[in-house]
Amino acid sequence: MDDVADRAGVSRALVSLVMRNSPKVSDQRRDAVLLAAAELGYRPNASARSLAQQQTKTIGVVLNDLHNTFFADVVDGIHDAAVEAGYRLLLGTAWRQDADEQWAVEQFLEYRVDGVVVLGPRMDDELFETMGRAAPIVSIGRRVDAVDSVVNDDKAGGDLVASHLLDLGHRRIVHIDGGTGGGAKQRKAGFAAALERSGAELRVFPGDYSEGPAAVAVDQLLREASNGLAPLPTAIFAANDLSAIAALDRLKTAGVDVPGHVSVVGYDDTSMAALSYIQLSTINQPRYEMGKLGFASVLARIATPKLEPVAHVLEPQLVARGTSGPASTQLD
Amino acid sequence: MDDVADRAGVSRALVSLVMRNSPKVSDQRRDAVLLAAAELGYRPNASARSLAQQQTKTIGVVLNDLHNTFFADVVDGIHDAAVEAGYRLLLGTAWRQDADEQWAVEQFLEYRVDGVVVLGPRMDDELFETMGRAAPIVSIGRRVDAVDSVVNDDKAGGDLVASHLLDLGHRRIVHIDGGTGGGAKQRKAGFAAALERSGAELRVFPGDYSEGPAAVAVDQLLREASNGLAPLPTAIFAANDLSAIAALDRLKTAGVDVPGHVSVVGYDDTSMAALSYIQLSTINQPRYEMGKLGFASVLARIATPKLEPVAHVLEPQLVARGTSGPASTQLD
DNA sequence: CGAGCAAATTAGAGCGCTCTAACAGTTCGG
DNA sequence: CCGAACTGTTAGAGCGCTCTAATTTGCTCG
Repeated sequence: MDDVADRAGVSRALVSLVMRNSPKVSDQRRDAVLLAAAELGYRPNASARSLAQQQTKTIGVVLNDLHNTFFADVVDGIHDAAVEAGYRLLLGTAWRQDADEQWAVEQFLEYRVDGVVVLGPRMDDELFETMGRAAPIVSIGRRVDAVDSVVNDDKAGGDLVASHLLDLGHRRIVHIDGGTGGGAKQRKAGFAAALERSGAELRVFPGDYSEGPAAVAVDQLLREASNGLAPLPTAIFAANDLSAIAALDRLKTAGVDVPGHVSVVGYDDTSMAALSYIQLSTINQPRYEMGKLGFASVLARIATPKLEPVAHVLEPQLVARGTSGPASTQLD
Repeated sequence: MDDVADRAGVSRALVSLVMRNSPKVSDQRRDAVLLAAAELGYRPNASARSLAQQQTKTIGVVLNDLHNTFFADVVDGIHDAAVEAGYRLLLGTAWRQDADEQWAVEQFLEYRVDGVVVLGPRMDDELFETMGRAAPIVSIGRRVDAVDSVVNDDKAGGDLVASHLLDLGHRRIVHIDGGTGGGAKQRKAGFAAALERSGAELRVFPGDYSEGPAAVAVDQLLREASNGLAPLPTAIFAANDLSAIAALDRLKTAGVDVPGHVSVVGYDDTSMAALSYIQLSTINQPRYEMGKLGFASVLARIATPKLEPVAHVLEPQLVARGTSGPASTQLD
C-alpha cells in the first residue's frame, strides 16, 4: 500500500479511500492511485482490512453434506441474497460429523465472520445458544428455539401428501418414516392425522431417510402379498426421496406397476426425483427461498443483535409427477 | 488477549505461545492461561494471526457447480488431505459463471490463502498464469499447461469402454459425444481409435453432456429402426452419465430391453449411476484421489514455488453394472 | 557459593490496513 | 476582505496477533 501511495504521489490514507471507493476523492487522484495499483499488481489484504474494520462483511455457511443437492439449492439462495447485500460467503463443511460441525463454526468465529448460517444442523440446541452469543447464527432445516431458524412446515407437507393420495382414492396406505431425521416426526404426524380424519388405513414402517430400511419394508409388503397375508397397499409415502426411490426400485423389480397398482410419493424434490427416468411425485420445500430468508435473518440480527429469535416457517408444495395415480381397485 | 494475559498473570507473548501450543511453556503457566481463556471465552482472531504470520494455513477451493456431486467427491479428497496437513479449506462458488470464477479467485488472493484449487475451471489459460504468479494454483479436471493440473486420462477411459463393449461382442455401436465439454474430445478419440482397430462399426451423434441431445439421438435411432432403415445399435456409449441416463430413459420408454437388446455405458460414475434403480455401467474417475493429489500439488508448490508445472494424469476405471451385457444377436 | 547454561518468559516492533482528527485550499456570504 | 463552511488530503494511532532478541529464572556443578 505504501508503494502504491508513493508511486501515485499521495498518502497511504488516500489509497485506502480509493480502494474502498469513497466519494470524497478527486477524480484526478483516484485515477493516479488506480493506475499505480494496477501497475504494481496491488491487491488489498483482506485480513488487515478485517482487523482494522472490526468486521469482515462475510458470513459463514456450514454445509453438512456437500453431496446432497438439497443444500446446494439453499446455498444458491443464500449466495444471491449475500451478493446483493455486499457480503461474501465462506463455506465450511462438516462432512456429516457432529464434531466437525462445531469445529466449522469455531473456525468461522475465529475469522470473525459477521454471521453464521448452519444447514441441516445436528449439534444440540445448547451449543447453538452458546455460539449464538458470539455471533448472529441461524439454523436452516431444523427449528432451534434459542436462535433464528428457517424451516418448512413438515406437518403441512405430510398433510399435503395425505390429501393428494386421498383425492386419488387411496385408502390402504403405508408410510416409511424418517426415524430421528430432521422433520421426520412432523411429516409423519401431519400425514397420519389427515388420514385418520378420513378413516383411511395407515401402516407405518420404520426408516431413517436412507435406502436400506425402505427396501426392507417394501420387501416385507411384497412377501405378505404373495403369501396372501395382506394385500399390497395402494400407496406408499416415504419420508424422503431417497427412500422413496429405494421403494420404487423394489416394486419395479417385483414387477409391480407404478402408479397403476401402487403409488409412491417422496419428500424433498431432490434432483433425482425430477429425473425423467424416475419422475417421482414428491413434496418441494422452497429451498432457494429458505436460503434467502436465512441470509436475511442473519442480516437483521447483525443490524439489531438483541432481537427475539424468530422461526420462519415456509409452506411446502406438492409436486405430482408420474409415480402417483388413481388408486387401484384390484385386490391382491 | 491482553485480558487473558492479565487474568493469568502472564505476558501477552506467553498467551500467544500457549494458543499455538508451543512446547516451550511450563505446564503450570499453560494451565493458567487455558483456564483464563476459557473463563473469558477468548477466541484468537484469525485475521490478526494471518496478518502477523504472513500465511493463513488456508487454501481456497473454487467450486464451479455445487449441484454436481462429482465435485463433492473431489472436495472430500482435498479436505482429508488438507486436514492431515493442518490446513483449512475455504470454499468459493462460481455459480457456473466465468466471471464469478475469476472473482472467487481474486477473493481468495485478498484473503492471502496459501494456495488455490480450481475444480472444473472455465477461465482461460492466460488468466491461470496470471493468478498463478500470485499464489500456487492447481486445476482439477482440465489440463492447464501454465500451472499444475490433475486430470483423468479421458482417452484411456474411452478405450476402456470400447474394450468392454468389444469383449461383450458388440460390433454395431453408437457414441453420443460431449461436444466442447472438458475431456469430451479425448473420450471420443480413445473410443473411436479402439473400435477402428477392431473393425467395429461406429456412428457418432452430437451431444453436450446434457439430457436433450442424447434423447434426440436415441429417438432418431428408434425411428430408423422402426422404419427398417437401420437396425438399432447393440451398444451406446454416452459421453457422460447424464446423457447416458437420458438415453436409457428413451430406450426403456420405447420398450427396448437394456441390456438384453441394447447396452448403454456412461462416464463419470456419478451417484445417480450407482442408484440401484439405474445401475448404469460407466467409467469411474478416481475423484477422491484427484482431490488428494490436487492438494498435494498445492502443498508442494507452497514449499517450492518455482517448480515446473506438473500434469498428474490418473487412470480411469470401468464400472460394469447392469446396463451393459453381451451383444444381442437379434436383428431388428 | 557463584559462574555457566538451558529453559521459560517478556518487551516491543511490526504485519497492512482503517479511522479520527487535524490540516490545507476553496468558496462564499456579509 | 475576513471568517465560516466546505472539500480534499494527510499524519498517526490502533486493530490483535506473532516474532526476534533480550531478560529472567532455575539448575547444575566445580
